[in-house]
Order: sequence, then C-alpha cells, then structure tokens
Amino acid sequence: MPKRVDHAERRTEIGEALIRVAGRRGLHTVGMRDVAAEAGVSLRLVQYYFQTKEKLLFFGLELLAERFGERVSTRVRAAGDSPGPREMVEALLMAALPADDESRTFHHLYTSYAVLAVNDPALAAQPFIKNPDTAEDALTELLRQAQEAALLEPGVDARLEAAGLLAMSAGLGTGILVGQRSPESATTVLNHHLNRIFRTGEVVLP
Amino acid sequence: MPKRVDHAERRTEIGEALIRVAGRRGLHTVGMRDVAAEAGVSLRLVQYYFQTKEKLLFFGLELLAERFGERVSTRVRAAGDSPGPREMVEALLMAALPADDESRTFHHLYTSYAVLAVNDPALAAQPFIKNPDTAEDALTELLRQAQEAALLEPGVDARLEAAGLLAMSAGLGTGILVGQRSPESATTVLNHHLNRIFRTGEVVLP
DNA sequence: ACGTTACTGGTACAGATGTATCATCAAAAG
DNA sequence: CTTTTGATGATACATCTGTACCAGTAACGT
Repeated sequence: MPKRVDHAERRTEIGEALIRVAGRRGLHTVGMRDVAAEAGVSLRLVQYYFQTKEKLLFFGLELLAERFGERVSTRVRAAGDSPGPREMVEALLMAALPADDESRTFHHLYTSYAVLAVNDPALAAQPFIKNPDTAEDALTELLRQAQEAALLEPGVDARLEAAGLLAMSAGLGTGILVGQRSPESATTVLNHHLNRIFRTGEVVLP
Repeated sequence: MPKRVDHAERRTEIGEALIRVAGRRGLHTVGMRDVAAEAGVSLRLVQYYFQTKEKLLFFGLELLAERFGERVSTRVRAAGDSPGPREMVEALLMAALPADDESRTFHHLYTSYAVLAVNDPALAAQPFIKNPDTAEDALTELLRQAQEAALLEPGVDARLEAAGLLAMSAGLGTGILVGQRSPESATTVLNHHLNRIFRTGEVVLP
C-alpha cells in the first residue's frame, strides 16, 4: 500500500478551510474550488476526501459545532474556579455573543446553516439542533445550583429562564452580526436581565 | 402610447411571487426563472420590471418588511382596545413569533436576508436594519406607559427590557423555525419573562 | 391612418458550479 | 523488483444562472 496519510487530519484541514472562506465571503458563495484554494490543495483532493459538496458542508457544520462547544466550555470552566454561579452563567452567555472574530464567524455560519436547514431535512437532523439543547441543559443546571444557594430571586423557573436567556443571547448575537447592535450594548442588556434574576447584594434583615 | 399597465402593481405581484417561492424552497435556491414561473410571467418581464436580480431581492425585502410591519401593528392595535398594556406587549411579541405560515415565511426570509447582509454592504444598509429599531422604540414606549401606570416591577429599565424581549423573541423564533422548539413552548418562555417584569395581580396591603 | 412608444416574448451567451473521467505517482507488500 | 493500491493531478462535461439582444405587438396621440 502506498503513502499513508491521516485522513481525519486532512479532512479537518479542509473543513477548517471551508469555515475560513465561508466566514469571509459567506457560506452561499463558497464552492468546492474556493475551499480547495483556501486549503492549498487541488479540487480533486477535496472531492477525494469528501465525495460530494453536501458531505463537505455536513462536516463543516460538525466541525463548527464541535469547535464552538469547546470554546464555550473552556470559558465556563475558566470562570468556574473562584467566584459564584453567576460568573459562570455570564461566561456562558457572553461566550456565545459574537464579540470577537471567531465567535462572529461561528454565529454567521451557524445562522447560515440554520437557514439552509429550513428547506433541507437532512441538515435539520444534524447535531446543531442538539447542541442548543445541551447548552440549555447546562445553563438550567447552573441556575438550579444558584437557586439552591439561594442566589436567585424567588419565582424563577430555572429551565424557562435558561431557555429565555439563551434565546435572548442568540437574538442579541444576530443583532450584533448585522451591525444593528454593539457587543457592549448586548452585554448591557444581558446583565440587566441577570440582575433581575439574581438577587442583588442587599442584605435582608433577619 | 400602448397598453398602460400599473407598474407598481406588477412589481408587487412579482415581489410576492418571489416571497412565495423563496419561502417554499429557500431564498438561496430561487433564480429569476423561478420567480417568473411563480408569478406566471416570462423571464423577460421580470427583467423588465427589475433590471437586475439584486434590485428584485431588494424589493422583496422591502415588501417583506412592509407586510410584516403591517401585520404586527394590526395585531397590536387589535389588542389595544380594551385591556391593559401587557396585552399589547404580548400581542407585539407573539405576532413576531413564527407560529403560522405567514410569520414563518417572514422569519425564514428575514433571517436569510440577514445572513446575506453580513457580506453585502448594500443589503446591510437596507431598511430591515431600521425596522427592529422601530419595534424597539414602540415596545419601549409601551413599557414606559405600563411603568407610569405602576404595572411593572420596580427597577425595570424600559429600553433595556424592550431590547432584551425582542432579542428573546427573535431567538425563540429561530428555535421554532429550525424545529428545535414549539410555538407553545416559546410562548411559555416569553410569558414567564413577562411575569417577572409585570407586577402580578397580588394586592399589596396598604 | 399612422407612427411612436410602452410592453412582452424568445433565445442566445458567457461564466460558474458540481461532478465524473482518465491518467500518474509513490510507497508498501510479496 | 514488481505489483498492488492509496493518493493526487489535470481536465472535460452537463447544467444552471444572470444578463443581453433582437424582435413583435398593441394602444395612444396626432
């Protein structure tokens, strides 16, 4: 057998090229040739590792979701060291906002895929429908912990609150993406809402 | 001069055809030929009334925003008759959720346009960046009125709350669109948040 | 009546796109 | 060393897309 190449690695390289060029010029504009050029390989090679464009796109989506999931959980873990649950909640929500280029690209492409999924059942069955649920579960759990520590205002439903916060974060993210809103104002909005969920520092007289 | 045709009306017909076929098959798949077929006219005619595809897409976006704006304000006005401000706020937010086909199409296409706008400065300058601001102003005003009527919990910032609610509504809308969430659960989430903003019916002892 | 002009149809063209085909290279196995 | 087979390259092809071109038709002013 001939030159053995790590297929998985190659596929990842090409997938990253897809994400880069799609993030730069928009997912709807990229063809196989663009991906090949961005990855510095021949068109044939892209065909070889992904037989069809559809499969390439699927792989790109997987990669995107995986990378972003790692990013978020890294940030949450980093925030989970010293302070309280609120800092972790903030870290989770802020990490999802398209404030820097990486997150911006993620939002952009994720939304692109979501739009495609509306008319493409095969895409709609992909993991990016699962990931938000995972995030919702994680955030719900964080809120529950905060609740048990009596850090939340009474009457808060952890699951509903988690769903609402994530939806708000996603909506604000879109606003940032299209230039309607600055990351700072989005942060302000989110914090204001967290202030209404978490108990303020005021000491309640016994 | 020959057969006089109402240009504006014809353009609207074609624009509606665009919205229909794009809503059905996805904005990224529609070409001028599809629009022509959907409108029951020749390709040449689409070219005649809109010289270029770009102009057709712009017109479609305007039409979409206009129609949806009318829809929302109609519903809000309908709710504004008898009850209180909360009903109007609910009407505004619920009307924006993709619960029925019309609203679903709007969300779908609006998001499609938003994605395109990320890489297309000409699109980014279009009105759909303005409309959300209008909605935010309107909702802010509704919340202020509720605030003056002492219907809101203390410590609520009307503008921040309006921005957050609209973002949440948009995020929930996307969730519905991709099949991640049902309209009912989205309504539940929104109502839970409204319950935390509006004062509950409990009578405060004097 | 008639020409001008708004409107409409048919079709061609250049470019891009996804995919398929044919051929080559190189390394591992015998 | 030869053969086998995974990996790569160049290119052809059919299709679709936006746009341009060339014409024909019908109504209005004079």
